Amino acid sequence: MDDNTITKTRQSPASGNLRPTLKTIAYMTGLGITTVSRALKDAPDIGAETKERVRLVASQLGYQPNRAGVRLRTGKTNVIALVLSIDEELMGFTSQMMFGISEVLAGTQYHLVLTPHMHQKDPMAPVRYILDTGSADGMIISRTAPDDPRVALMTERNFPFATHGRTDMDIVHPFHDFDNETFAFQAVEKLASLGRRRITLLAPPAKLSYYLHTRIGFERALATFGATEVAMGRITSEAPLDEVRSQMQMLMQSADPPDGIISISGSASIALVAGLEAAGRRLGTDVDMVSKQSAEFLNWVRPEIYTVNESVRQAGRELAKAVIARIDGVAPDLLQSISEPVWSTMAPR
Amino acid sequence: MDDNTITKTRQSPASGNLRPTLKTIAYMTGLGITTVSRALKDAPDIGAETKERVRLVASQLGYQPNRAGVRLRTGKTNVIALVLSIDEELMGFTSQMMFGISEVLAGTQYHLVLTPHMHQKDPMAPVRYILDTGSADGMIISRTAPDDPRVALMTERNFPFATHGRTDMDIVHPFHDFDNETFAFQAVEKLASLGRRRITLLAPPAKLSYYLHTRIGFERALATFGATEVAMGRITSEAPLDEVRSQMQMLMQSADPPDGIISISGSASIALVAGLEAAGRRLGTDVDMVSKQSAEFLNWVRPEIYTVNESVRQAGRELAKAVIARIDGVAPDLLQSISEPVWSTMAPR
DNA sequence: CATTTTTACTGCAACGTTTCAGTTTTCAAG
DNA sequence: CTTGAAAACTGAAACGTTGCAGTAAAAATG
Repeated sequence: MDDNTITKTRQSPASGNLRPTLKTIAYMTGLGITTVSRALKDAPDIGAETKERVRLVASQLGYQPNRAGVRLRTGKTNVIALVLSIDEELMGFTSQMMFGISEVLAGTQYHLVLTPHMHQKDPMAPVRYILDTGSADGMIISRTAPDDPRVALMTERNFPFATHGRTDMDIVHPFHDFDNETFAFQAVEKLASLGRRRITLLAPPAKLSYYLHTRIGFERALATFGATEVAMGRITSEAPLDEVRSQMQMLMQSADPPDGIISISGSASIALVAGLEAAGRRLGTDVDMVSKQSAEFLNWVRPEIYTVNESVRQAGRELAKAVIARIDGVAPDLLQSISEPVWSTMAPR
Repeated sequence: MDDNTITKTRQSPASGNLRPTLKTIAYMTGLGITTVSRALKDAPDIGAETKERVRLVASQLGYQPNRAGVRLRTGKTNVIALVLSIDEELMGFTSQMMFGISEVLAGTQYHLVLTPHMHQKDPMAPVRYILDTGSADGMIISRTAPDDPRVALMTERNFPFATHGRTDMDIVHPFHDFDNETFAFQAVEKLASLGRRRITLLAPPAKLSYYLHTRIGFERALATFGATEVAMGRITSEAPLDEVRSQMQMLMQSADPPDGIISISGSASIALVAGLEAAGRRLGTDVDMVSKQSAEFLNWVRPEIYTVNESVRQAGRELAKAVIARIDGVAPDLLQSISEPVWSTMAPR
């Protein structure tokens, strides 16, 4: 019927301004599709001259492999999933981490897919989804718990991942963490050096790993510097800011108020200051405060808050590098890193 | 050679715990792959009983269409791309927007892919990439300019998108914007009501659309309330915070300092306060301040800053709904929305 | 010069989906 | 009882890629 007698693969690809495919290059070079594919991968059984020619044509056409084709054929998605709790700390924490990840992925073939979820709901759901649908080659998770079922599941399924924060499990896995133990220790040390001995700590939610590290550093420092803890009460660093404020106010108005405050969260610190001012106390006079922050804005708040910066952006970079390395088969124990606290130099007054 | 005589499509799918495909369902129901495909799409030429059976088996197996298969065949990516400048405002702005978008996408088949770029570099690059590689079905862009080449390009290529911020072009396109004109007007009004008449404005970068709206509202209000502008100088709301601080300090120490300050950015406001305090002035006494913010933290800063909340999360929701509607063919003029300023009630002291 | 080996290239099939162009069966109409 | 049409289902082909199992020509070996 059809008077076209040339073989299928040598047919001229559809005209128009469609994306070039291997077929296009094959047609233009007079080679087979397979040859082109292998030439672009620098396979050993393709002639040097041919490779050169193929590469030239490919770059002229601006050829880029069709992701769906590759994915369907090989199962490789070229996607890294970032699983986030939708209630993640607001003050730029999440976006900084994203940008850090993006910086690294920009130099690779990987795209970044965001998979947020409510953290009241089952935090396993997005992980299961990604595993079951194979929709990513690797995953980055945050809000790691000491015994984290997500880590167990991904390890069991041999799925590459990296966690923001350590676990307390027997599983060796890639992570990046901030040294909250040292932060807490140094925070107490700082307050002690200012003559403060009655210290309260606004700690993370107890179920998260970094709660433990924070507490350990805090308690070790209390012992070291002969300070005592003034209990913060039921509030964590993730409580609504008005609860943080009123709790702080109550604490300062109690019979036995602290003279030193440590905050693990920059945004909560704002509310803590509001609370102590509401109780008629002043920073630098009645009480001093040390806070961790992931943006720089506390540096501009007066009276002075002593701050330590956690570079979440750097964390993002490390995590991205770790997952990619893991995908490439690097052993998990080589992909663990901890960043040390960096004290801010005060902004000029 | 092969003694297997049943037809190809009726072969038992590979064993093991692989994902079910149409083939799996076809095998289990004894139907053809085509029938299963059409049954799941509720096509008119499939019997009601058959559809029921297919749906049952599919849900039993937890069948989910393979995205790569669909994408390769139909060209539909089921991806929405969020194009961000890597220097986007830090204070939670970006993550809030993402979460808003995610909320909407969670109820759909769409995944969210993040495509950040340096904004010093060609902001067209990521847009071109997405258009050329067809890596998304729709796009959301921010930092819209009055004459934005990205909008022109996407419109020309008939690619669905929504912008955060309006343009000043002849092109009708989906957008969501905050009413910065009304904000600026009301900010002056508020300051005027406090007896302030010498007002300075920390405005957005001049190349962005919302600079214009802000200026228009500001100038209209100056005329209405008989106030005058004290020029802020070369600083914009995106300047490094220490430059914002020192510029504010200079301004307050000049011969002719303002008694009212309007800030378009929450994070810059912190630095503005630091600057005016460095100059020995106090908020509420020498000067009053109105600021827009996209997180709630300014509510906790003392002395009091009058604040307007821009819900970036809501913006994200609107934008996501708009792109999806656009993909579904809804006319662009029906997909434009503007949100009005909401003044914060002061947090209790 | 006949044989083997190496080099360079190649079709075909498959990944999972949807579209096209049927085919078979059932049923109503004449 | 034939014809036609409607209803229900179907295989083949294609999207772009890669792995497999080749083949043909050139070079090395005896």
